[in-house]
Amino acid sequence: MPAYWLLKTEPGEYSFDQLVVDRRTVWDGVANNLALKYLRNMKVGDKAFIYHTGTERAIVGIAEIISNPYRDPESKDPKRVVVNLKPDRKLPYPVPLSEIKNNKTFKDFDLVKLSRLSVMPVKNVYWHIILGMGGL
DNA sequence: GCCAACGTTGGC
DNA sequence: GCCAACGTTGGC
Repeated sequence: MPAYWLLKTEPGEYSFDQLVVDRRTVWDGVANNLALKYLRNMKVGDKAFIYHTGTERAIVGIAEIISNPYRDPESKDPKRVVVNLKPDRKLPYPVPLSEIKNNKTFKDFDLVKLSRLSVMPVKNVYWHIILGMGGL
């Protein structure tokens, strides 16, 4: 069974739309230890929400993990790992952080509790509620 | 632009 | 190994 994740990105740096254009990308730049730990637990076939930080602050789309984690070839630090992604689909309606914060169902969601974490697991139940909120 | 919440660095 | 100082992230 695939696992579910959430990946944050500053859309001015790299957006979900850019992933759609690129067809696939290497998700690099993760330095935080907890985020790296989660990255190392990803497997081919897992799904991830793409969340835009900055002024957007919304979950905008779904990506699929298409490689297992591997050492970042661009980094000298052996702890750094990356995965390859491809776009799955865009959410018909982006799900804003404000809606997630306003819903107490999500009170234990890392997106709310650990605002600086850039890679996090998403519980099965959260995943499906967010899909519904996003129009899927 | 501010600042809370973290993470990192470096002196001791 | 502690912790003060500093840097960064990201929401507001």
